[in-house]
Amino acid sequence: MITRSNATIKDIAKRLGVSTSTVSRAINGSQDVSNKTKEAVLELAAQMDYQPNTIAQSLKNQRTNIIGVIIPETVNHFFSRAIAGIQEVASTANMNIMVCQSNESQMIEMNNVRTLLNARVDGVIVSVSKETKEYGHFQNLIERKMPIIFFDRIADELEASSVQSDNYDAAFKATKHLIEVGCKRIVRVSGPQNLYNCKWRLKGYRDALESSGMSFDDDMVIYTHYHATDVEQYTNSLLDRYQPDGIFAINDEGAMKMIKVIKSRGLRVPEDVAIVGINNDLYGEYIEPSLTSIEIPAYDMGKAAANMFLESFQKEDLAPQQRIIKSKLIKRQSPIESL
Amino acid sequence: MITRSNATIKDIAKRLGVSTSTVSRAINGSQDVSNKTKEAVLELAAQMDYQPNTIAQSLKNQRTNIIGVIIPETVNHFFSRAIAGIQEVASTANMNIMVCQSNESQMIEMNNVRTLLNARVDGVIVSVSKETKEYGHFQNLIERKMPIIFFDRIADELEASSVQSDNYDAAFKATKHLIEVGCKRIVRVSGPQNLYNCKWRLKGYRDALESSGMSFDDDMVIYTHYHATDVEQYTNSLLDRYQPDGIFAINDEGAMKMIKVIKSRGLRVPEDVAIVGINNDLYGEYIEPSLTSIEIPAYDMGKAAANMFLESFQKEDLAPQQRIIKSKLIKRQSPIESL
DNA sequence: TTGAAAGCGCTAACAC
DNA sequence: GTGTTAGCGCTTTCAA
Repeated sequence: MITRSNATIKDIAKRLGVSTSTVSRAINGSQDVSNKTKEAVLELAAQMDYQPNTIAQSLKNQRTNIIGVIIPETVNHFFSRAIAGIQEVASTANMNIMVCQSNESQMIEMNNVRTLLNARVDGVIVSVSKETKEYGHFQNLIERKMPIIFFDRIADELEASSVQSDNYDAAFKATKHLIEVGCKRIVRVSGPQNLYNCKWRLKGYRDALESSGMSFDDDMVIYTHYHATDVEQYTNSLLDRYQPDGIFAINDEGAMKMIKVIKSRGLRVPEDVAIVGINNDLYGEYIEPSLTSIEIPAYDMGKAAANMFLESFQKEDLAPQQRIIKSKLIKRQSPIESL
Repeated sequence: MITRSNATIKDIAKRLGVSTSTVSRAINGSQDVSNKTKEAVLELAAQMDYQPNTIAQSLKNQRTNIIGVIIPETVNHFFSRAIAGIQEVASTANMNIMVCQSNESQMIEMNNVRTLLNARVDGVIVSVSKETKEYGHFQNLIERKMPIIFFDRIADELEASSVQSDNYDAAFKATKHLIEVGCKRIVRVSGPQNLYNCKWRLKGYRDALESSGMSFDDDMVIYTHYHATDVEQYTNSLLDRYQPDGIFAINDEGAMKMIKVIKSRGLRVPEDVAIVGINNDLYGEYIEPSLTSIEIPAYDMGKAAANMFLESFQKEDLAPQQRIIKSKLIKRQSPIESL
């Protein structure tokens, strides 16, 4: 074992000739300690650089002040920003967070739950993996009355609190933008329909078309995965088949890859084909043409989820709540805007 | 308090009519338990879904199996990849990580240390904040004999283990590349010289120039901050003053911003001005022209740091080690490569 | 206002 | 092989 000097309550008690309970009370600001002893304890504690052992406190109090967080991957701007938001709120409540990533795997996600349970976290904030089809591991947490908040990737069949972005509205607005800018043949590149977000975005796209007197054509929808490696292939194929003049891409990364392919075929962006992405990634601003995109408020979603957590942690048996955070269409690609 | 059923060793002991120590031994695979009782315990444990209380274990064993990690910011591809690497190695050793971010602030960093100390982590892996000038908080950890590993942003005045990338070599190679490609007037955009990385990269740049018979001119070096908001200003000013035909940018983000400014002045990239970035960010590949960049092996650096940690955690009083991970120059911008 | 004592869940030295 | 006991550092009830 490694030597590490750490003053304990006992050390202080001994040096002051009082009992450990008195020291504990003094440190925790209890009323029934004389001012004199309180001062003495506090002074010595400061002098000895006493730090309460949170492990011992956790064991005693049956609460760790740790919020477990499960996300698909840290290496993703959206999720890392969300974590920053969670962190921010957690720290104001003197809580820490413990982050696990599922790598988009249901099995790892199940292990994550186990890990957090073993660490005795006070509750969890989760964004569900893409691969997850079965929610037993989360149901288990709910049955244990452990506070659980879903964000962005929610488990819609469970009775639990959640924070989402306004997928439908955002998709509606993005599609409307393409229409306003003059696009007649708008392709949607969508993710799998078992994902809640994708489903609602598709609805938004569809309704935007129809509300503008354009007809929805399922052939104009490409169903793919998020981290598609086949962007080049499907871009070429959709260009060949549908001659779109507008594309509502799956996300910014997809959009940028598509732009590259489109340009390589001698088409101009956005004059010949206009594109809207999702996420408002850092670099959308710097590329040429700059990319119009939907900014999903990851940070605010993280904060909202953490606040919701805090609330349901304090009040027992609170009914599940749903919260929707508004996203924002960032219009760029100036050549088109000037139309 | 929230109801949460969790079987304990005591519950198992009671149901089996044995003592808790026997159960503990059985579960921990001790030799001196009869096979019969061992089996019985294990079976009941599984049936009751017994999970050891890690808090209690930590308190008893004086070790938490948690590695503290302090990084400047999670919302940064480099660091989030490094965390992934640390995580990967940690999990093979059944350890967890607890991540704090300093937001590039020395004060927050000092709080981070305190937080991790309070959480009784078994040691820390650190990438120092840019703002940190004073290393007392880390020195404190070293004095407590707590394993501490620095990576990327190291504290070179402390006697501690560290993992770095080959800053000097990478800068040398990058500059050489610009020279080989025909650049005669190469500007270096550098960070503050109190940062170890920046210092060595500048050396590499300098030596590359001089080894090619070109002279180093400090006027051709722009000293700036990382997240410079003044890229437009300094790019314009350096373009006016030095008419460079090559730029070794501070990082990819800076490079992309510069490209935008350069193009807006009617200059071509890379024909008129060639650029090399650092980091090999995701989008360097998609922009036009694609960006040549140095790929810093964040993931491997994280793994190396975690392995180093594990080693120094196991062997007490191990002498500090230094490890350098090779980076890689990713050549893109094909127009120039064909010169 | 203070102290004694029990206990959170676990491990380990010691005894049998 | 198994049980008893003590203790990790803290909080809290109860009694004084």
